[in-house]
Amino acid sequence: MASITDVAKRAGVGVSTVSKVMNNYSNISEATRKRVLDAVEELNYVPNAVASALSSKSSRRVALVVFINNQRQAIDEINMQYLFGAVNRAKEMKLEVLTVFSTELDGMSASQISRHFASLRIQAIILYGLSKENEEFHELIENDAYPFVVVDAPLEGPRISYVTVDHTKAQYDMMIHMIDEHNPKSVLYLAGRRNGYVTDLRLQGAVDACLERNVHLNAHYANFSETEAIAMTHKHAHDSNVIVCASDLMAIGAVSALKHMDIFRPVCGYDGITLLGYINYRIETVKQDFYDISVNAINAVMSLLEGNPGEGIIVPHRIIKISYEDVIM
Amino acid sequence: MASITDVAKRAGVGVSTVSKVMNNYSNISEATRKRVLDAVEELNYVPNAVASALSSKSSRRVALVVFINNQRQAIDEINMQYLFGAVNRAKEMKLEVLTVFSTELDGMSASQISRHFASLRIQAIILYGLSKENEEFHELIENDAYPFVVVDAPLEGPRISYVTVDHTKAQYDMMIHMIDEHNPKSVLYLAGRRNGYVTDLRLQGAVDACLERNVHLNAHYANFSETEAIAMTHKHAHDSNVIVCASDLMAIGAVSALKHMDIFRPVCGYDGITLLGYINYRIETVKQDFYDISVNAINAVMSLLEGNPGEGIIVPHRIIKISYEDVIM
DNA sequence: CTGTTAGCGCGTTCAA
DNA sequence: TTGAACGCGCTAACAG
Repeated sequence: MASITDVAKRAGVGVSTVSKVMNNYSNISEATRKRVLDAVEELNYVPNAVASALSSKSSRRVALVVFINNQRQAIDEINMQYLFGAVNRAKEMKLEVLTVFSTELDGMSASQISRHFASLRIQAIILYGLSKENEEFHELIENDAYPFVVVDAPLEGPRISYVTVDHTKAQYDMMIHMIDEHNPKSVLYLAGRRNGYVTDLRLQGAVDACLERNVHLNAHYANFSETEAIAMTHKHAHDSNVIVCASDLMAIGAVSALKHMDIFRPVCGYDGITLLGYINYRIETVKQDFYDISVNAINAVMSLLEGNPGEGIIVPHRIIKISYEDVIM
Repeated sequence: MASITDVAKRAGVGVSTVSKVMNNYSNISEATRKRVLDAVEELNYVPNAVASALSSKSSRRVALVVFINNQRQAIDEINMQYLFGAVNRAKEMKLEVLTVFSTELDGMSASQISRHFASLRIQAIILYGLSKENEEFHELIENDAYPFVVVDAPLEGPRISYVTVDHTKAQYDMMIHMIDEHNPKSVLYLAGRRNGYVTDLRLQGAVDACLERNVHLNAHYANFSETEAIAMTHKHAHDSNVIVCASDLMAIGAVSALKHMDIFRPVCGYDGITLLGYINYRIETVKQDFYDISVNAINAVMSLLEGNPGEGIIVPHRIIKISYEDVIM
């Protein structure tokens, strides 16, 4: 395995010249540049990223922390799309990505986590699905331990950016759409987890819309859980004309309950996951582009790494219907 | 950020002594060991993994290459479980894991891929979903470019291990089960991709069982595609008493077609994905534990890294029924 | 525009 | 049982 020294010798130049060529420094004559490149070619040289990281003190490594609260999240398409988007974009940006599931970090204190990442020479951290209750990471954020990019939580600061869809607007749009289409007297809203970032934002959108259209809103937390959505639906669907859910999984639960109750109610979800196409029920949803969100998260990391201040990035959403025909393509 | 030198000074010893303590060398007196550990504690020292990798020439980094042939695979739970298992086990083994989706590598030659990983100082590669057609990786395997662990392809050698369920046996078991339960004259078997590793193995199991029970086997490739499974079912279901599929997705397609045709046939799948619980059809499947498979893949990597010869690891499977009630828990 | 040199933090001889 | 010194491969002054 050829090293930079070998290339330097072969090209008859100094190592720093080779380094400059490899890193696209401008002040290199075309002549020597070519000689170096030739030597690189002949020796099949490839820079040692590890050595580079050590020397430059810039590892270009970023951790993707995926919060998993239940087995279900360990299999879902949302996190997969997050990973896919981040990995692909990171490759383009020549960043190295370390995938971390929150379960690995269970039981560690903030400082242990910090040291863990320090040991790995992580330069920035992206948080997917951070909840308000996670004290360790909030402590790290407080301490400005790393540059952070948070997905779906409006945390902003000098070294912290966020990327999210406008959940309030999205839920508002969805709710208005349902109200205008079905003209309900009362709508059952199944919210997420009490005091959760996106839960609150979406709930706000639901409230706004119902206030504006003057329809009664019956809102309950169902913890993003299919099971709880089933229970809530059994309990409240009779008194509601429409069911609006803060996640597709809850919507699926609601539909399941409705079928069991043998009554019909218009239902809508939130997220736009493939699974929605399988349940054989007319249902619309807020489509989030998780891949794109993650691409933006990587972009935000790059920006932070370049010394720019944190910013908030809003990714567009759409209201769509997912059908089986779409899904099987 | 304290370095090994700081610790050495603080403890009043040489750096190499610190190094030895950190790496659990035996020839260190308890006294100095303790002094070092105290210094480590006081300074909050954490070893620099990057420097360690450079110095020792052992990065402990392994690449997880996930082959993606269609958008669908980029969202599915199988790959997510693979990643989850690998990441968790790698953490325990103090390995660092680099997630790579095959799409990133598209268009690269074998040597480019090799150099890419060389640059990243990857020491071993795990392949998920390798197909026989992938020339680049087969070339790398031929050239013994890296230690490899292949999931679901029976490739074995001095520096290549595999881990898989016994697909032939599993499909055989499933087929026998269906035959004995439903007593079909003729069974429709929807196989995967022509000339694929697992496709051939499973097909063999199906053939063996039908031969043994003396039932007619009508086998067709459906490319692991829901759409093609639908087409095949429309075409052949009328002439068959039972439909056995080499994947759950194809089984779901078959069920969808059957509903559309308004006829009933016993159907079984293969994989054991959650989605199966949503289709409201009595259906059994071969359950693979993808998480466990991946854990074993990491174990196999460790073994290879320690210089042991490649080996084949068989992970157990089960025949189960996935119901909605199981899924929503 | 180019080459020399001094680290980066750690593992690893090899003397002591 | 310990520590000084060298080197891993590269980047970043600095000098020319």
